[in-house]
Amino acid sequence: MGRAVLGQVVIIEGEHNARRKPDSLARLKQAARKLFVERGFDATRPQDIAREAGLGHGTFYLHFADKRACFLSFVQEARQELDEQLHARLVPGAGLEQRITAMFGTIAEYAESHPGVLRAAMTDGRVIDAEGVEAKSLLALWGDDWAEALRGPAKDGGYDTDIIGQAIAGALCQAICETHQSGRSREALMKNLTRFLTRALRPD
Amino acid sequence: MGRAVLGQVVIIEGEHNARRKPDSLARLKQAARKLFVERGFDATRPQDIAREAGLGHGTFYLHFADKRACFLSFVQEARQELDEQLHARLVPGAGLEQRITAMFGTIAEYAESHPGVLRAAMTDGRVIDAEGVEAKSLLALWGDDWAEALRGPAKDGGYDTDIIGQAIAGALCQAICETHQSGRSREALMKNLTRFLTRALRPD
Amino acid sequence: MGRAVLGQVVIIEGEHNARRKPDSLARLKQAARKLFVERGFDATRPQDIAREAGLGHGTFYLHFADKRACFLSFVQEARQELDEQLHARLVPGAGLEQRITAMFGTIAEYAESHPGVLRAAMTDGRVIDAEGVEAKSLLALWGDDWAEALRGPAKDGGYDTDIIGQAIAGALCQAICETHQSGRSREALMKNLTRFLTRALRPD
Amino acid sequence: MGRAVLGQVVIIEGEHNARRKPDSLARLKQAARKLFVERGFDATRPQDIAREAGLGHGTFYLHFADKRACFLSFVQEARQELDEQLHARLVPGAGLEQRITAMFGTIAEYAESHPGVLRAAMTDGRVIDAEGVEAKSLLALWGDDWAEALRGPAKDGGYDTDIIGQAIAGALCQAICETHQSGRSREALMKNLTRFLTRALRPD
DNA sequence: CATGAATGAGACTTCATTCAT
DNA sequence: GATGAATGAAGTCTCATTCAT
Repeated sequence: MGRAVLGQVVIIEGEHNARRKPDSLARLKQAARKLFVERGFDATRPQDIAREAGLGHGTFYLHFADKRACFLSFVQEARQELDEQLHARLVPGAGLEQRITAMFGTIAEYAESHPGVLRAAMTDGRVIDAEGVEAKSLLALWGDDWAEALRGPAKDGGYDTDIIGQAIAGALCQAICETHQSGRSREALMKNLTRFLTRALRPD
Repeated sequence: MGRAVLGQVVIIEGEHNARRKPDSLARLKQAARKLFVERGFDATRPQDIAREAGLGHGTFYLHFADKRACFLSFVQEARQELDEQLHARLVPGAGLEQRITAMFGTIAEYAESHPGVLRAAMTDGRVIDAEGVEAKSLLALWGDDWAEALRGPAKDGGYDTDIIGQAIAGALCQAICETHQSGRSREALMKNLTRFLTRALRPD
Repeated sequence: MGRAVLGQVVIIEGEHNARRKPDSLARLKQAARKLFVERGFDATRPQDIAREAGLGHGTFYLHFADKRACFLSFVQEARQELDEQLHARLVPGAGLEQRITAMFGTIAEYAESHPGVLRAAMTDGRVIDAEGVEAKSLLALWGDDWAEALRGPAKDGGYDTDIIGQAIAGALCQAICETHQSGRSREALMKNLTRFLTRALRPD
Repeated sequence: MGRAVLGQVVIIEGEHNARRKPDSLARLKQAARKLFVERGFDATRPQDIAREAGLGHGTFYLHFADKRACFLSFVQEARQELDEQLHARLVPGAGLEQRITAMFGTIAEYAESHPGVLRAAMTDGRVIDAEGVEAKSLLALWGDDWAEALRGPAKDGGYDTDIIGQAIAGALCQAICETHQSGRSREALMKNLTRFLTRALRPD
């Protein structure tokens, strides 16, 4: 036929087409996490995320309204992951020291397996404020968690739990992040911090 | 003729020396601090700083090589201010609790009189890395200070001072910054943190 | 169900292949040439080139790393065009006068059909130096070509061919460019220059 | 004395004060020439010229209306210098070869003692066009001079002197400028060019 | 005359986002 | 859904020029 000259016949495999990208969203999220962690919010372009994911840049906007939404998604996911790990390890009737040890283990583990995520998620929080969402940084939210944890079961040691909750969150975040960079072992980290917190929180 | 006079006596006033604008650099620094604190590094344009200082945008570049240099200057100045206040209050022969109390008072005071400066100076540190300068964030440097302080006089309580130094810095920064926003009194803040740290650091 | 179909036949039109804009690079190059010729390197802004090409300014940077790269591309293209025309006309076994005549014809023709390109490409060469590329101006390179041409077949008339090569290139460029502006005919130009060179180069 | 605290007594030498700047214009011109030659028009800032001259930048505008005026002054001065040297050497009744030799010697001498001036003055001519002044480049004007020289005394060899005048100017400029850079001796340069032109211009 | 701090138009370039295919 | 060429607002920084001293 005449169109044999001008046209080509291409057979597209069913698999190829129907299921080749089962997960472009997932790949974008993973790429976003990697880059936000490595470079921070401002130095990461949607285009970079898409390329890292092996997708065209336009695809980014099929899955996220904009760059901020993508970052928010990253932060929330990180928070949720951590929360889940924390709750999974929570032993209801435990004493204070045990609770602290458990939380630590979880957090340190997380920090180790996702290096930099904590810091990234925590420090860039301000970016999101524009729309009124996420006014509190992830770190502050986490401080609230600690405050809550302190209020509950054990005596609160006479502390204002809001203040001490933030202090603990700050202490952990900073110690974990910096320690990770300086190559100290997780065991040393945990031993020191556990001891530190245990002493600080036990009743006189 | 007049020009036959070969020598002239000129009295230069001590004050003197033509100064059209008393302090454009000082005004820029002040404006920069205000905006970096309010908006962070990325959301502050050199132009905004200049306008805030009541100057043309070109003037900015008369005093700073670029935006990063301006931020660096801001951070260093904040750090130096705090350092000076800390050293002024340092009582050599004091016990641990007294030392902690003194450091706290100073820091809390500083945080109160310069709201947001601490956080701003601390979180945006990464920005500067490009040229290899300021690889450590201000917060990390401050953690090193605490580590040093712990090593010295008192027993270090069996801690790895590097780890605990970072923890303390993180605790203070986070507690102070968040507390400031939530409207808690400085007294409560100080009382709680002092107690917290004192307990954590005292020997068993 | 429909999706059970594993193979699809897709006819791709010969023309096809999604081409929103047939040739934005080509249009940019053409626009750049026009403006560099009319205004020179410094007076031409990337934005102007893009507008001349009917494109947004961002598009410019899709095709050139920066303004200098664009200029370099223009110069190289002009040089290549001329080279190709020169080589196409080269008659291997010809005598000196014939060779000169052939080169002239080509150059004069080129200068006439691309008015100003020669001069522009030649005089702004310095701009590019920054990166060490293109240290020699186009005119100087062309002088080298002439030197080479003189060395080969005919006697070199006892000349230092490097010097005389540059002299010829300069003579042609200047005569052609100025003559073009003063409205003299190409025939007159060619007749005069050929005679001039032929006399200068023939053996005593 | 009391005023020793607040004041300083400075003795300004008569020479220092009265005649120290006999010539800020001259110094500016010299500095401008140096920088225009080294960097070209666009890469030279009035500020640079003033600093090179050891003067404040404001002083520049006491002597030149703007940067273009300064460049124009440079070009005109260079041209005039060369003209003067040419006329000083001109021997009225000489034959063609002698005339050529004389002009060359002058030009080559000038180029050697003012390296780069020729090229700079010639290539940046376009800059000035804006006001309608100096539409012709210095090189073209010089080509006119040669045309004039050819028309007069000797036979013009049947040439269109306008064309050949430009060609000679271009040949000389290019050969001199490039040769200077490649470290060839002035003698070789002169010998070659004189021979070249003499042959080209002698009658058959 | 001389100065240099100050100015702001405008240059170059980036990047979040759109949209025709 | 997927793509990537195209866009232009906006950012950083330069530089010719002015003017109070």
